[in-house]
Amino acid sequence: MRTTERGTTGPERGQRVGGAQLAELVEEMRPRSATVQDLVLATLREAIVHGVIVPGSRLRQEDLAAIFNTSRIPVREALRALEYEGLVESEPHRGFTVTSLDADQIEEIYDLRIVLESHAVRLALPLLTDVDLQELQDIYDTMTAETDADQQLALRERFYLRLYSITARPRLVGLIARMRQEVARALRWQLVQHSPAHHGDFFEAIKAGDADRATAELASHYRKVAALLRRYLREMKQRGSDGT
Amino acid sequence: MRTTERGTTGPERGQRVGGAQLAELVEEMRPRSATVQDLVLATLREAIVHGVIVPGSRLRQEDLAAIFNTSRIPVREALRALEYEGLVESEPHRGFTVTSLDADQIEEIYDLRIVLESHAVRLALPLLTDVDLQELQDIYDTMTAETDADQQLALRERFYLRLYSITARPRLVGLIARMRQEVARALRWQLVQHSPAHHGDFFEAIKAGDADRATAELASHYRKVAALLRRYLREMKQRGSDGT
DNA sequence: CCATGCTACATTGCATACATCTACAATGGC
DNA sequence: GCCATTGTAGATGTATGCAATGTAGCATGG
Repeated sequence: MRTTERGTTGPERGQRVGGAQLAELVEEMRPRSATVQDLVLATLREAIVHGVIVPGSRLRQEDLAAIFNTSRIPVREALRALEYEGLVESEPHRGFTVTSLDADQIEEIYDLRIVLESHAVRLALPLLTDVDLQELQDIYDTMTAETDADQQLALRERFYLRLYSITARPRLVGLIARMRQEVARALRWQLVQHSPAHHGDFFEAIKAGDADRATAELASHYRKVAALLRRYLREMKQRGSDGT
Repeated sequence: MRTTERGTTGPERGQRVGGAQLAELVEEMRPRSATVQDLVLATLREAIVHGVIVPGSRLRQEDLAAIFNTSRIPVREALRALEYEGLVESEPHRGFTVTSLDADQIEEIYDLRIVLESHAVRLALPLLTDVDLQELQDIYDTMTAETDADQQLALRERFYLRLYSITARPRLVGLIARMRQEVARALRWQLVQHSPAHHGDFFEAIKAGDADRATAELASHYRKVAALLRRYLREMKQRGSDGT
């Protein structure tokens, strides 16, 4: 018997996933999914990014199949997809686990984000139309007015991805989206509202058409956030609680 | 071996895949694969990159299962993995097809390669040890001595990925590898030995520790190759033969 | 003659069942 | 008492069969 449940269900390192909060998510994603594995994929992605499933969790196919009320086949494929997104990892015959982020990976991801997003900014700026700017402004205004931290973060993603999409480069935008998604988990630990001022400065530079200032702003901000996250990670590690 | 032709099998746009040349590949990959889907994945990847399966081909699960002498399940998962690598695409209930590269995508990929690989060069240079340099030199020498075009291309890949690996950044190296793989198909059309001089100049800059010169060399070379490929694509398109 | 709806087929998506592998623990030898 | 070995349980990997969906062809009506 391995059934770890009962009493000790604290978010521990090798825990099984509980269907508690997952069940809600499933119903929320259902209408948007064409096929079952899409549902599983979307739900698990959301659950991991939002921290409903903690890093280190073993994802057993049969458990998940039970939660989603389906068989293991769609689950397997969804897990495989998540593996390629970097949210889970697997070894043959040993199954899947949710990946953890250590300081080195935070460093690498933010470094990549600076490179990729700066590039996207430089490509997007000359292509920006007035209509684009108005749309960005709308999103930005909605974001600053929003009080719920989660909603705000979602709007921030929409703002930046919208901007980058103007480049009309699907691969570039896709890579950026993946990197942002990977660290989104970490961002929820704390400092969700780290420095609202930054985004304002960045947007001002964009509106002024000043690529140098925009990318400089972006880089310095990301370096700050990465440093914060690294320090947070170090603290967690010392406490032995080994967070994501 | 490379055996490209076969009189009758005109590589047509929506063709089914023939097990003819695939069979060889399968046996070649078998020893290295732990599980069946690894075998399918590795073989199909090799086949697509080497042009054994032409772009636009429909990849029917049952056909592939027959070729690999297995069931559709491992095939499905391998195809899903290839989709995330960008080599095939799929729509629900409609199946998988090998992706094609048009001029815009060539442009985007080479642009990304310049950004990512330049970044990698700048990160790697300060970390280069004498041992690293010796290893690179060995690969380089083997490469220049090699006469077979396919082997030469493989060694080139090894040389560059080796260099980039020194950065100790798995995501960065992975992205670069993916981008290189995507265009590897195109490179085999022609100009496999486009400009051997470039790699020599690049390596000299590396050995001199001159990051600016190395990245400049790299960028100018990639822009040239991208332009060549785009022109080639345009010609193919005019002929209606619509290559990759 | 062309457009439209229907029927039959081909192919994918999913479920169930079997085979294989890994991990763990009890047992025996040293 | 400690270590290697082997047996067993649990989980993953694969095979087969059924259901759902998309596509092609033909008949029918305008």
